[in-house]
Amino acid sequence: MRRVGIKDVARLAGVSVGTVSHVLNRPEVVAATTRQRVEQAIGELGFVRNSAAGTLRAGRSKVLGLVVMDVTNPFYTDIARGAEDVAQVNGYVVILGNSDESDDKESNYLRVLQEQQVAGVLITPVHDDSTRLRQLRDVGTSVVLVDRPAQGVDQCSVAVDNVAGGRLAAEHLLGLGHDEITFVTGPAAIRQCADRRAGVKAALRAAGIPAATGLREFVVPAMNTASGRAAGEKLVQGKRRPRAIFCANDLLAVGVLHVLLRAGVRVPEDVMIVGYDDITSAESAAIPLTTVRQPTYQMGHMAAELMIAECEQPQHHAHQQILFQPTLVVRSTTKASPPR
Amino acid sequence: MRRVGIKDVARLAGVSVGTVSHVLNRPEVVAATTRQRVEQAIGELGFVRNSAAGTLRAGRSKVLGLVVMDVTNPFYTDIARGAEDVAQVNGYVVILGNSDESDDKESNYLRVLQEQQVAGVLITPVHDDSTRLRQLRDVGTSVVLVDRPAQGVDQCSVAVDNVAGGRLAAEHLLGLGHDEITFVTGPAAIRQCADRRAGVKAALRAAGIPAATGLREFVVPAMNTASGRAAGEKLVQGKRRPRAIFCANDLLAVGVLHVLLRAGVRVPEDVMIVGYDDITSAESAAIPLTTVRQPTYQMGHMAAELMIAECEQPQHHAHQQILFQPTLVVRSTTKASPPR
DNA sequence: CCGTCCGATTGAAATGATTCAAACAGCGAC
DNA sequence: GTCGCTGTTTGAATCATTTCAATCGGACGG
Repeated sequence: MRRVGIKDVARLAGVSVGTVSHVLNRPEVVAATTRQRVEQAIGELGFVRNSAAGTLRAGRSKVLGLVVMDVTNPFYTDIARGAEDVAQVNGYVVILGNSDESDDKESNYLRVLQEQQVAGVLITPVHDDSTRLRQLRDVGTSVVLVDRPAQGVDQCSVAVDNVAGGRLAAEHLLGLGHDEITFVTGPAAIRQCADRRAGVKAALRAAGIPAATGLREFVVPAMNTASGRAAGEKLVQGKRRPRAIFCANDLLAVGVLHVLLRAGVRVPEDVMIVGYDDITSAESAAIPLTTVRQPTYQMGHMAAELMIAECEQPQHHAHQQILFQPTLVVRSTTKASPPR
Repeated sequence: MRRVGIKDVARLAGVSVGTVSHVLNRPEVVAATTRQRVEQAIGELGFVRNSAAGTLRAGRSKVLGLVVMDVTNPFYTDIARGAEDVAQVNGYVVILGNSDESDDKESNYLRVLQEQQVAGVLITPVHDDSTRLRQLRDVGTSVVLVDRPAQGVDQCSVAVDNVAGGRLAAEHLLGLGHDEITFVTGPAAIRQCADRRAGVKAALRAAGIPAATGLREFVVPAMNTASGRAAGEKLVQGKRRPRAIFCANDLLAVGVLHVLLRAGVRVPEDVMIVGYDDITSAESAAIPLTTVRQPTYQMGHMAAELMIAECEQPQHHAHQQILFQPTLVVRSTTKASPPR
C-alpha cells in the first residue's frame, strides 16, 4: 500500500537515487548495464514517478491550461481536441476550464492554473485585457490566445479571419445575383459578429452596392436556435420578405430555416440562407446548410504547438500571430438541391 | 520576476510561515488582526500558492482525471462538462484525456495521471479489466466508472440503462402497431449495441412476438452518418422494405433518414425511425428525429460528486453503482409531422 | 609506475507549503 | 504571586525528486 519511491528503486537496484533519476531523465549518461538493472527494478516495484516533486523543484509542471467559454460548443470542443492531441504526444497533459463568459470564473481558473505551476495557458479570454492574464505572463507563464488575435507582438495567438469569413458568405450570395443581404446576428459587442458584419460590408463595397440599400440587419439577443426561430418569424411576417439571408452562426441559420420551411417558403428557390461554423448538424439539417467552415481542430493544434515550442525552446522562439482563413461550404440552401 | 513564496509573505506581514499557511488553510485558528495583516501582504505581493509543494506533502493533488473515448462526441462532451462543473465548485480541476478506444493511450493516460498524484479518476474504460486501473486503485486512487456499470461493489460507477433504452424504443414502435423492427447497429462487441439489442428483444418477448420474425438486424462497421447512409441504401434496395427502423445511435439514424427521403420514402408515413442519444442535430434533422435521450450531463455531474465525496470523506463513503434511466423523446419520425 | 583524464556514480542541497508539538502570551482564579 | 487554562504563534521536520559538484574507478599516456 505504501507508495514506492525512487529510493526503493535505488535500494533494489543497488544504486543511488541520483542514478535512478538519471535513468528516468537522461538515460544516455548512465551505463547500459546499470540502466537495465534500474529499469528492471522499476518494473518489479511498479514504480511511477511523483511529478509533484519534480514540479516543485523545477517550478513548472508539464501541464497546459486550456480555458474556453464552453466545451459544449463544438467550436471549442474541436479546439480542445486539437490541443489535447498535441499535448499528449509531447508528454503534456491538459487541464480544461470553462469560463462561461464570466470574468470571475476566468480569473479564478487562471489563479488555479498558476497555483498548479502550469507551463502555459491556452485561452479564449472573455475580455481583451485581463489583469490576471497579464500577471500570469509576468511570472513567466506563456500564454497563447485562441480565437483572438494578439494585440501586440509579445505573445502568440491563433485566430480565424472573421472579416474574411463574412466577406466569403456575402460574396457568395452576391455572386448568385442578389443585391441585398439580410444579416441575422448577435449583439455587436460580440467581436465575431462585428467582424463578420464588417466582411459583409466589405463585399458590398467591392460590388459597388451602398451599405444603406444592400445590408439589412437583424439583431438577436442570443446566438442559438431559439433566437433563430424568433428571427425567422419576424422575417416571414415582415412586409418585404428577404431573398438572401446570412446568419452569424449555424444555430441561428437552422432556426431561421425551420420557420421558413414551415411557412411554406421554398429554400433555396425563394430564399437563400448561409450559416457560419459548419457544425455537424449543418449537413444533416432539413436542407443541408451552406455555411462558412473554420479550421477549429487546426486552431487548437496550432495553439498547442506554439505553446510547447515556446515552453521548450524559449530562447529561440519568435511570437507568432496566426490567422487562419475560413472556407465556404456550399450545400443546398443556396443552390437547387439535387432532385429527389 | 522571482516567484513570491509563503516566506516573502511571512516576512512582509511580520509573522512566521506557519501562520501564513494557517491563514490560507484554516483561517479560523488565527487571530483576526494577524489574519488581516497577512491577507494584506498576500494582496500586496500578489502571492499565489504553489500547489506542487502541498501535493508533495499531502501525497495527492486537487486534480481529477477524466478519461473518455473522445470529447468530440457530444455524449462525452456533456459528461465532461458535468464533471467539470462539479469539480470547479469543489476547488478541484480536471485533466481531460481521450483514449480513442486504444488500450495503450488509456494506459498511458492512467500512468500520467498517477504521476500527477490525482485525487481520483473518472473513466470510461476501453475494456472492462485494465491492469493499470487496478494498480491505480491499489495505490489508493479512487476510480469512478462512467458509462460502465461496476462489476463488484468495491467502486463507484455511473451508467445508463441501455437495455431499458432499447426496450423503450422498441415498445414505442410496437405500440404504434408494428410487429417487426429493423435494428441498425454497430458490432455486437460494443456493449451499448448489445445492450440496446437485448432491450429490443425483451420488448418483443413482452409483446409475445418471437425474435425470429420480429427482429431484423443490420450490422454496420462504424456508428457514424456514413455507415447510416450505407445502411439506408441497402434497406431501400432490399426487396422487403422495413416499416419500423431503430438505429443504435442518432448518427446512423440521420444517415438512414437522408437516404430514405432522397429515395422518395415518406417518413413517418411509410417508414418510422427511432434513433438513440438525442444529439443536438436530432431536433433539427430533415425530419425531427424521435430518439432516446440519456442524461449525459447528469452522469458527469454525478460521477464527479461521487468521486469528490469519496475523496473528502473516505471513511463514511459507501460505493454506489448508479444506473440512470433513459427517456424517449417523440418527434416527427414516428408520428405525423405537424402540417406545414 | 605515476599522473591525468574521462565516464559513471554518488550524496546532499534545494524546492515551498503543511502540520504538529512546543512555546508563548494573556488572563482569571485562588 | 503563582498556577493553569485558552487561544495564538512558532519552527522544524516532512514530502520525492532533481541537479550539480564531488568522488570514484579505470584506462591510457608519458
